[in-house]
Amino acid sequence: MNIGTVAKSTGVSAKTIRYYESIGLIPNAARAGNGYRDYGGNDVETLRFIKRARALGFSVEDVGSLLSLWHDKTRASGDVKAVALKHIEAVEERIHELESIRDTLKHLTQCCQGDERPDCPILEGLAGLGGTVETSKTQKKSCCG
Amino acid sequence: MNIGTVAKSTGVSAKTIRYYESIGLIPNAARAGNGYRDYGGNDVETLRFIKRARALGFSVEDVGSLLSLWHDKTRASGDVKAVALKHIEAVEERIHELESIRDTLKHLTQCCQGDERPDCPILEGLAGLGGTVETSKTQKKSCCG
DNA sequence: CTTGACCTTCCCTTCATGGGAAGGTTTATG
DNA sequence: CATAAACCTTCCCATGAAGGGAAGGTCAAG
Repeated sequence: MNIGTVAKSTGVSAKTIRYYESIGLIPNAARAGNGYRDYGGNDVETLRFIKRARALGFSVEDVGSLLSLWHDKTRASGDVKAVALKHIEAVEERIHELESIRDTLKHLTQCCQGDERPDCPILEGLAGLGGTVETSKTQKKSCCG
Repeated sequence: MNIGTVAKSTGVSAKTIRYYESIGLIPNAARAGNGYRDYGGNDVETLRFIKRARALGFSVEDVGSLLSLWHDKTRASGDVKAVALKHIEAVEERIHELESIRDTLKHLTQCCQGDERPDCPILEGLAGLGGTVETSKTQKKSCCG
């Protein structure tokens, strides 16, 4: 199978497949007589695995660990679970950060008339006047009360 | 004021201040006789504005727009609000993505014993067996029922 | 035999910084 | 006064995870 075929059947672009090979995430592909990379069914499975793990937000480095565990038939499932749990923690932390940002932004925009006049609590908030824009651990003061 | 002083009083590193200057986000700094950048109070205010906007997740490009509006005393507050609302939308979309990822990960990890045995629903899920790892718009099938 | 669709390697771009080298300046100390 | 530490300058390189595109080789169809 040529790289383009694999790209189509895995959803991983040819460019990205070559990139994964270059950083050692996947082994060097076999080569056909013409120098083209030549893939088999296992390669497609591996790339689908990678694709799913990346879609779940695992870093390429973590995907490497997961791939090793996947190939290691004597692995302990606890090792896999540890990687996943750590990632869940990171995802949840990021969610909280974004929620805090969203709340602050919503507060500022609700205070803003949004008309043709120049008075703008959003800019005032960013400039540090009449309230705080801190996104965590700090109480938000009213900017329009 | 030297760049180091400004860095300390704004929380923006000297490196980053120079970067902002190089991309035109802030104007070229005045120079003292020795060639050092020389800053005044307005520069500190501007950098604090930038710092707050970045903390709210605005891209540097958006921060540029916000700075222009901030300096434009005849701006319409609606223009500012539009930038903010668009950003809120992006933030909310990202939150939903991450929540979906988190839910899928939690589901997989709850199915995994996490002991010394090799059987692992997490890896099976990533490999595409017995369930789906899709993170949106697709129903999740049970992987351990 | 030519056209177009592949494939190859190679280098540049993104985004928002950080690291560190090589060299000039200023300040504090012995 | 000499020297060392702590600044500052510009310059290029690295990050993560790819994408863009050039220059050139290969292959299948018409």
